Amino acid sequence: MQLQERMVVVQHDSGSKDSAAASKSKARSRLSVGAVRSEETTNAILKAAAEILEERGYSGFTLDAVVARAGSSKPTIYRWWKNKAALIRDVYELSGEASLSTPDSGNLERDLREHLRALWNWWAFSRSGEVLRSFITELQLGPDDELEEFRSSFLPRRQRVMRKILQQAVDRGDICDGPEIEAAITLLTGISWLHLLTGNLMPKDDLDLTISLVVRGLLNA
Amino acid sequence: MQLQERMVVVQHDSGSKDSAAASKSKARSRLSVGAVRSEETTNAILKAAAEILEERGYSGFTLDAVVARAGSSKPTIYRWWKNKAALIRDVYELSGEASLSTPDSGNLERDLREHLRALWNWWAFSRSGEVLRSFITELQLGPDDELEEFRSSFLPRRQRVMRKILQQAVDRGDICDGPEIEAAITLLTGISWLHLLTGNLMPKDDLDLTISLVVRGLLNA
Amino acid sequence: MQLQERMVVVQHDSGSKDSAAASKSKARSRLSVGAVRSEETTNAILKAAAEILEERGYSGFTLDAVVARAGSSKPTIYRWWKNKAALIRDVYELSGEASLSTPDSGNLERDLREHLRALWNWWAFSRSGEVLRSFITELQLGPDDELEEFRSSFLPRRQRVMRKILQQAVDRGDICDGPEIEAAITLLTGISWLHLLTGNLMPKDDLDLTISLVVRGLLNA
Amino acid sequence: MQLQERMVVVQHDSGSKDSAAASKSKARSRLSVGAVRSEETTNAILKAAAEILEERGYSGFTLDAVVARAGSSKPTIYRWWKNKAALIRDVYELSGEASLSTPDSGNLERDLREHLRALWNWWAFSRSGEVLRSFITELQLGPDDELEEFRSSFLPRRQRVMRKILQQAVDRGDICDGPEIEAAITLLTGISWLHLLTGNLMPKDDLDLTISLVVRGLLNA
DNA sequence: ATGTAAGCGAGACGGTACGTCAGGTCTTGTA
DNA sequence: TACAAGACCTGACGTACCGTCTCGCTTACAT
Repeated sequence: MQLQERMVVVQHDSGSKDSAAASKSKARSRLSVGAVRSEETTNAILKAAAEILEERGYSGFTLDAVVARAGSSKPTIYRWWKNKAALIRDVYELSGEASLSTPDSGNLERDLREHLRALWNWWAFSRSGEVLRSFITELQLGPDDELEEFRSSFLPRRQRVMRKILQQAVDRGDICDGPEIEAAITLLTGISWLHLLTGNLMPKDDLDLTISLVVRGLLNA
Repeated sequence: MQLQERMVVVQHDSGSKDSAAASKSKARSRLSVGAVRSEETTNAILKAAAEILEERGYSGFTLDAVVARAGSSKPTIYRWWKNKAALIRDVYELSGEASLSTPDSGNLERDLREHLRALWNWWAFSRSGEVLRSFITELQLGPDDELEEFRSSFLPRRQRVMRKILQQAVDRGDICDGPEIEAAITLLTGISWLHLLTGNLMPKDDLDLTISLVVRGLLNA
Repeated sequence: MQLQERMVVVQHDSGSKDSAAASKSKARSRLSVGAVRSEETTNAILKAAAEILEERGYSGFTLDAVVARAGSSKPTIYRWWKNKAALIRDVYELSGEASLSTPDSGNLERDLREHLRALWNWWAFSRSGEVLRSFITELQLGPDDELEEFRSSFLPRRQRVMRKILQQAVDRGDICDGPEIEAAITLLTGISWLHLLTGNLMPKDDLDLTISLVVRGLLNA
Repeated sequence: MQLQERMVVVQHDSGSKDSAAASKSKARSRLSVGAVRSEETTNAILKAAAEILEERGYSGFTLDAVVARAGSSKPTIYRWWKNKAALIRDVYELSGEASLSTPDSGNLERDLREHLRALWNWWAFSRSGEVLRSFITELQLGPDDELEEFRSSFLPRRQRVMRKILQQAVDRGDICDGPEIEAAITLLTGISWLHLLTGNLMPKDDLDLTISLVVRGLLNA
């Protein structure tokens, strides 16, 4: 997770310095460590950001609002996040952590169905879909290299459960391993986005049909 | 098409004024019927908007910039379009009109492949993908009922070619008619969006594979 | 006066365009004049600025406060004034308009005494001294070319009454004309500033003595 | 000198504590006196502050910049100076210490002329005028009681040379002692400020004239 | 010789204001 | 009455600097 990674890095730096100092106690380049990032503040900001995003959606998401609710300040936000997108990203990362379990019923189609249902429900009811929507929207405004990183790092992490489900099917011998796996994941991710971005997370039309179409495609590979 | 429908109305208005003026200017109950929508202005605005969207992308797309390039004015824009999103929408509609032909090779998979390739290329090279991206992004900021209309009216129009291709396959008896058709269309639309929005229109990984996966799913329905 | 000068300029521009259009009706560079500066808004801003400056002094003078009280907006302020200093300057210019009469008792010393007393009292009681203090302070933050303009244009205007008083004495034959006149004006301006900036506008020590010292210097030129 | 006075005070505090501690070590409020103010740090801060003021002027004078250049820290500054103004003040006090000699040519006018020329040149060339300007500016932002102290303590010290020059003239019997002395000093201080604050330290117009005007006023008292 | 209080550098933090930018509405005058 | 010009309010943005705070290291006196 993004935030924790960063905090780990901070702690690691401190640690390495200390040990270096202890092991040699020479060439002390730093006499003082300075104040340290306040975890409390960070959490307050993330919490406030999440709440506002969920309550008011992307268009009501304002740094001033975050600052006001968190009792923090804009410079502090900009010290730790390089822009709004980065903050929204961390909010989404965190909101996903309590996330979804991996179903394992022995049946690929049923597992995928259950997962997608759960995902879409989670998006709809926890309103964390709003957060992801916001993140995607924000990304469109930034430079293209952020998209790059998004594709290579964020997306795969998000697709972990789906990938696991498919791997289970491979392990059972239900489907063959191969690049079709990734194709299916991309397809299902794409359709999820489409519904998310068009505000159609609780569609009347049949999600099941779509899934079985994809599964059939996999089975006959 | 949205814009042309409106223009027809405009032209009709012009016509009635002209004829009234021609009929000898008698029984002058009105001294003037007033000016009429200027087609020239409308086109200048749309052209300027398209150019700016393509040159600078969504984040550089500003009404002031449009106005400056079109030599027009903001009130005029707001007289004819209810907001930025509506203008962008029309820009996209127009940019699509020169659009894609429907392949008909007698082979579903080949047709779909060719269509999607053409579509993504068109998005990438004509930069009209930038326009659609912008439109989608803009939609996220507006109220939900615009999304509703988008789903029911805009999207189906966009999927026309794909639907035609699939209908050809049905007509040939290659696949059965049924709800799977729509499911497939949605899947392919979703994956197209995913690549569009993540700036990955010229992907290295295999689009063909994805298409054949979907087609296999259809064939074995 | 600054503000009115600008408005005159605006009107003058309009006029010249009109006449040019009327005289030739060709090479029409503008088809429309566009909206015109709102005098109401301008006055509201100046009034609000004056009040805030007087009530809270320079350190409490905030553009946000001005905007809030005037019911206006920051962009509007920056459209017409290039920075805070310019706004404060206009406030001071205006506050001075209701200004001081020129005493003419036939006695130079008495006239100067009366004028300086009136000036310092006006500064102290109308709190427009606060405004001038603010202006001077603000000037210290800006570039040096603003100081240049201040010396050549603002200051002389401010010294008008003093100059008139001395001219009267010259006309009466009490003192000789010559560069000493300007020297005296500068001396009296300097001492006024000194008292203003050190918060000593109602000094216990004798202002009269200072004035008679200067006057004696003039008489024996 | 301000800074040294404070250091004396600090040492005095230590001293009184010391003696208290020595006197029976009862009522032990402190077990140790702890570390002591680092003169090195103090000097580094003052030096850095002076350099920055001279190089970038008041508007470029930032505590962060001072801290960075001095290799010190803001808390240290605030431990020893109650605010920016106090620091600037000390910088000016120090910069003046290498200051001006008192001319004594036997001629009042010539002495004053020489002194003011030297003073303005010193302001202009050593850029310590920049420092005084900054101090005055800073004072305008603070509470009025600082102005009070400024008038009663800072200003008189600054006027020492002028006062000495005038005293010499009194001693020679050239002018009478009396309140006119102070009036003249104030006049010359005021005009110096005026030129300093309007960026006109090397004026083309005649400073000599002004001085002789004042001197004439004194002579004919 | 050691323990304790203070000095100190580093730097995070809340706060306040700045000056800018874009969206969408309103006003004025021209054609 | 449509239009251009453009002024206007709204509201958010990202930045700068202030003065305070917390952290952990170092220093120097007092026992």
